[in-house]
Amino acid sequence: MAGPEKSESKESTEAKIKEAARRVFTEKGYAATRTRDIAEASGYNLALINYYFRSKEKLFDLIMLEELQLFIHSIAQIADNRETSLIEKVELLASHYIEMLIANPGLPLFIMNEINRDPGKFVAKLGVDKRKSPPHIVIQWQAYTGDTNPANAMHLFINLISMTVFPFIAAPLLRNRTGMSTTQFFALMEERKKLIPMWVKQMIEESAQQGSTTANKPSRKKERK
Amino acid sequence: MAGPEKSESKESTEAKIKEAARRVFTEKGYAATRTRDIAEASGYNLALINYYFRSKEKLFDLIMLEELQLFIHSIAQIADNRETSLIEKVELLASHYIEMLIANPGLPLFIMNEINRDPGKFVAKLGVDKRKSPPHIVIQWQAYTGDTNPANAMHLFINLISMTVFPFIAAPLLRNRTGMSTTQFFALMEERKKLIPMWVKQMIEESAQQGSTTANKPSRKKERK
DNA sequence: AAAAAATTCAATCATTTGATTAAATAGTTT
DNA sequence: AAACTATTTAATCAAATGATTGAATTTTTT
Repeated sequence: MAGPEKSESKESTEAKIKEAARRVFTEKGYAATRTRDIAEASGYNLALINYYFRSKEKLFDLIMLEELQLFIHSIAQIADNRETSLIEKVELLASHYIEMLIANPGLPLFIMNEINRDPGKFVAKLGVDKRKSPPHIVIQWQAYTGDTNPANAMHLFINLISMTVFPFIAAPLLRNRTGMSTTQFFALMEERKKLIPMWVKQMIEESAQQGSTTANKPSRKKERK
Repeated sequence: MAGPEKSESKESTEAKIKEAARRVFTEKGYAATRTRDIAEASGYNLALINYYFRSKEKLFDLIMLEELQLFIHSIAQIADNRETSLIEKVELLASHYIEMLIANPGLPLFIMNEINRDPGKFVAKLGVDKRKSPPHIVIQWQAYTGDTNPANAMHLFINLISMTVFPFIAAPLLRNRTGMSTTQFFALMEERKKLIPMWVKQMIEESAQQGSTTANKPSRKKERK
């Protein structure tokens, strides 16, 4: 028997299977993952995954929920904090989120993919969020720029998340086209912790100037052609 | 254009199956797609897909190659054009690419996902591109900003693509969190055709000022706060 | 230590799924 | 029309895969 290494506590096996499942699921997605892959990755017998978790799908849902939490909550946490300023939020979002993504590079693609596979399912899981009010960061954003059109705050928020998350989704393609190594890629992402807040601040400044063009405003910015 | 039907010539069936396969594959991905799904979507018998294309994988590779071309080539085409200015490139990239993405909203997630599933495979398919030189847009970028560090041009290019493509990848999540309809989402993306070039220009200007502190700066640029 | 409960595994089942086959049908050529 | 080729289908196969079973082993309780 290929006994890996026991000597852990009694729930060790269950935890190990779950951890192995997390690795395999996040790497290959639900459909491409076979229960046998999980068994092999965990070092335990196939039947164990059905013994501890009732089925492949139950196990997946468990993991998906946790990963979703990690992906969504860490944004919402910061974006909704009433104690921090707008600029602080932007800086925290970029640095904390990139930190988390460097630790879990495959997370965004996994999440986007599985949400796309069955949107309704995880909508429900996420605390249905019958929109009370927009996140605090959007309120602050609108107040700061003086732009009453909510779509514009939305655009800027989308930009922040896009610039932060997308590189991790496109990493394989990006690395291929540029010949970048994984290490180089991570270094580039590290740089963005400081760069992204800078870019976003520029956008906010610019937006603040334009958002108030209907009113009186010192236009010290140049016209574009 | 994009004539999906060639009237009723003899290759009609083959074309229809391929088109159905494209729909199913791009929606569900390779692993989650059953050949029976394709048969059903095309309205033909299961055996036909093996009659016209040798196997599920052959059919997939065929489609994947075309989608890759659509996704990559349309960028490269514009980014490498020696006739257009830097600003023109940015404007063309945003508008043409968003246009294409509105017509194929599922494309980015599909591409990223399948590249991630087997990076080596499609790397090869893409014309191995033993990097002669960086795309023309990057050259222009560096020249304009006077920034000799190639990583910085890379950052800005990443930002451009991120802001353009990511919203389409995150659309299901975004629509869920904001309660946006598909129509509203597309309208928001339409807006970005003009907004993204504006934001990118701001970044370039800013970068030009910072990057040129050590060198003499050629042309016009704007003063900032 | 004996009994009971929890854990683990090899073997097996039932269904799904990619692929093939052999026959039927439609289309073309002679 | 007969002969021939291309297209299409129903039926079936073989492998893969999620799940179960019953026995063996280990751990806990008495």
